[in-house]
Amino acid sequence: MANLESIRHSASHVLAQAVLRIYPNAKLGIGPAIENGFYYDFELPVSLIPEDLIKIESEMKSIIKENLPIVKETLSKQDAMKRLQASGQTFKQELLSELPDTEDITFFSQGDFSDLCKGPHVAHTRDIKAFKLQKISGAYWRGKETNPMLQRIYGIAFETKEALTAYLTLLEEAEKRDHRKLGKELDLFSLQDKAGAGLVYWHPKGARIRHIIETFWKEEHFKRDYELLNTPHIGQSWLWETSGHLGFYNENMFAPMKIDEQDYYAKPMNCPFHILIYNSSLRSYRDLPLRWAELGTVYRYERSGVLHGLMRVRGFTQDDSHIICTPDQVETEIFEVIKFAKYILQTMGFNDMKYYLSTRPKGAVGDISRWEQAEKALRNALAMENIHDFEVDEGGGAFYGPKIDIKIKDAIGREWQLSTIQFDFNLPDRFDMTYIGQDGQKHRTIMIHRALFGSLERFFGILIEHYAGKFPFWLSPEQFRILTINDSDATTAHAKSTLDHLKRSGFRGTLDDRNEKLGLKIREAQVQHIPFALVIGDKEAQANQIALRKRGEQTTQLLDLNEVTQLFQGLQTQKVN
RNA sequence: GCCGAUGUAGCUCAGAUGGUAGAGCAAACGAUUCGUAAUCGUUAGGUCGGCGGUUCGAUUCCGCCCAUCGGCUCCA
Repeated sequence: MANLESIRHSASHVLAQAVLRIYPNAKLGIGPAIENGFYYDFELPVSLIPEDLIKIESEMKSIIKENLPIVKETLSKQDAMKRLQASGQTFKQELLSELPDTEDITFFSQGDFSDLCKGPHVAHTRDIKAFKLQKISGAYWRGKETNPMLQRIYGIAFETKEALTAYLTLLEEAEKRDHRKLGKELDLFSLQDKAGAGLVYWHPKGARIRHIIETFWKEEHFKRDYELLNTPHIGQSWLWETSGHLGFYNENMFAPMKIDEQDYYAKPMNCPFHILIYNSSLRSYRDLPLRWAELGTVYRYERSGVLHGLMRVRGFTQDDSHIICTPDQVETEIFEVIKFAKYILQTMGFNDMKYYLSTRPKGAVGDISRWEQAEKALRNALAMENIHDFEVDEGGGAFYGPKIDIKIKDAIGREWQLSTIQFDFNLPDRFDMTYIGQDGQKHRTIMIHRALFGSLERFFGILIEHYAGKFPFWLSPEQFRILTINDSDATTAHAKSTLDHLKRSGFRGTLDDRNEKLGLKIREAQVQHIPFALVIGDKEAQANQIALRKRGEQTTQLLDLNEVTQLFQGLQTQKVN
């Protein structure tokens, strides 16, 4: 049985073969199997347009139909080079020249096509049963901006037609939940293209959800002995020189503004400000740990081409926190943060989490023993929370310290990184953060950066897509809508008193008493994904009841106001739907 | 930033080989008083992303810019 990676890899070869048949002068870049499919990079005399994909795809289909055997050849490096020179494949020559001289060089061929490749591949082209070309894009040769840009063709490939269809359905589903689309439809947020790219405007409904999230976040922090900070949005250049950001983070910072002859920078991070508060008085070991959190809005310059809805923006609010502690407090602090993150994420509706430990990279600051201790603390904290299946990214840590990242899976199985817990061996040194220990001496403080959501904007985007706009009751900006059937005095009075009562009980809702048909009102409530429609007409008014229709359901339930209030109360406090 | 595509009414979109544009929904007004996903009619609404050029005339052709989309790259 051909494995999926071979299928995808072979599909990329078939793609290259098809392109060469159509454009014999094409130069090949690389063509690997990737998640869900494959791509191949080409240098072509013309710019491909989407319609070209159809042509290339049908050429691929005929290659598959020809059922060419895919054969492996082993050549010496010298012979391989000769072959690549003969075919004029300069990019391949470059790849080959970097392979060790001793190695046997393998080529894979099918029919008139032959490619430098280490394999593996399927045996015959007909083993590629289900594929589809997806899109064209530019891609730098070997990912380097100074290199020429090649044209990349992406495709997807699966073992069976069914699997391919299933994947396409998933893509459709993802498109339906796209937060940019839902953000508009549900009037949650906007990006104002004339007022600046990558800057988010939260509309009333989005801002309401954000308020609920923030309130919850703050309350949970207070429960865990955090204190909140508020710090400025701009700071003088010496701060960023001291922190080092002007050196190593400069390209992500907005240009400075001059105020009274001084350069001020919009903050790309909150840490230096928190450190200033820490350093504003002498700290004793008795004061530690300090857990300081801030919903801090930062500004980072992102290149225009990478901006993406709420997921990648230029101004965003981090749910930032710095834990400042002594070395022997580290382990429990991290353990507590992991528990905290887990609780918060689960409450927001994410139950599938994965943990990643990133260790010391090359060129890291701080001595190795500190790193080792820190990594041990991270491992121990994970173990304390009974997390043993975490992945280790060796050398994947930031240069200033190791970290734990938490990724969640959303409702359609996509992974997103949210929480991060990072040691910082850099800033405490640079800002000379100390505390007075039991011995009366100054000691270097430990600083841990930590975010649970990462950025509120991005988290909101993920949340919208996770719920496809159908937010659970406690998060819904409009939890109920009262729909009147007619405008009789009895109906109106009952509707108004119901609204009044529910609002005074702490629920969010509106009254739709427009002169419209019930069908329309129901439809609009459904389209807006309002959790409950409360229908009131003369019958209900007379019986002092409410016909309650739950989002997504076609049936109604007759309840009295008390029962509705209780139902809402339960959903609200349990934070489930 | 780079490659490619796109930008027309609040939204979704149509349209003219250069003679200043249309639909549906939404809106306003009027009629309808209605029982669980769209009642009917009327009206209004646009410097056709921005700036410049060619032209008698540009939303249409050309250039530059801005933004969006798909990638590349980046995420110390």
